[in-house]
Amino acid sequence: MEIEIDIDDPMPLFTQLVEQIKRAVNNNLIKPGDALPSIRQLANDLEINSKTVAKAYRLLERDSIIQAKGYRGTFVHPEAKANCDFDLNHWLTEKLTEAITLLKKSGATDSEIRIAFNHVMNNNKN
Amino acid sequence: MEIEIDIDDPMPLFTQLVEQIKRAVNNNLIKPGDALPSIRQLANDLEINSKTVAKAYRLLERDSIIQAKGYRGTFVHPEAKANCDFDLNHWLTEKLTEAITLLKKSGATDSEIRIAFNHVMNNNKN
DNA sequence: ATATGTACCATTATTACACATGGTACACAT
DNA sequence: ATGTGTACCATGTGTAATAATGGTACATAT
Repeated sequence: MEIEIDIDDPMPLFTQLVEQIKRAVNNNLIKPGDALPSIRQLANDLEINSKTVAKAYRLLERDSIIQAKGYRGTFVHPEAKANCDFDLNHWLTEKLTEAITLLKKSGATDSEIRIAFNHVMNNNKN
Repeated sequence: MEIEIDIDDPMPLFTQLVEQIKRAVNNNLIKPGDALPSIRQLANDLEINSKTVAKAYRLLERDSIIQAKGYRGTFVHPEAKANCDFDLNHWLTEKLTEAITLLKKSGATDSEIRIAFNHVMNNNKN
């Protein structure tokens, strides 16, 4: 599995990582049970910060593409390929489009919608 | 009708204007059909920019609290008092809370929700 | 000892937006 | 001419969030 990072790419580094690992799963370059390089190892190879790699791994694990097994390392999730089909961001966009379309029909300004949105996001913080 | 603006108040100037005019309607200080000071006039009295006053008037007209009649000036809307009861911002907050609660249940990060939100808001721009 | 994932603390640069400001101009009717 | 609402152009300032960086520390098991 070869991973390449393009610093000039406007896409965030952690997103590039997520995308490439997902692609590798889809193309059978890595299969369920295969071990992934450790966070520090991969960060060292790509010459980027380990926190950036950790962020990508965290997202991939949440989506059940990979599985972190503590000190034993990280592995491809048994149902990784099936879970790759579900694009959370696409789903988020769909749901938000529905909601925002409704709000705009009421005559709400973009500013008002943004402000109300930020208000909700900030108040639900523990 | 007396309107006062507090520059030290963190609340935006145009919001202060909207709130005070709504309050004046609710307290019967101004009644349907009454004329409001012109945008330039009020801006001059309060020593603020006319665009700020225009923004407040625009929002009030959208919510049918006032009615702009072109060269004749601006007047209190016939059903101003009833329309004061409906708080658009409160309604926006409710709807967005529903939507965001659903998204968070899916495990989406605050960052991901914000990014998807901005994506939707920017794509609907003409 | 070494290496694993993970959880905190923090700073920096960039980006985007809200807010308010100023100027200019138009169509309209008194 | 004057004043009405309205629509563009534009700028500056402050705030807030993302993205990425760095350091430190912990429990785990080899």
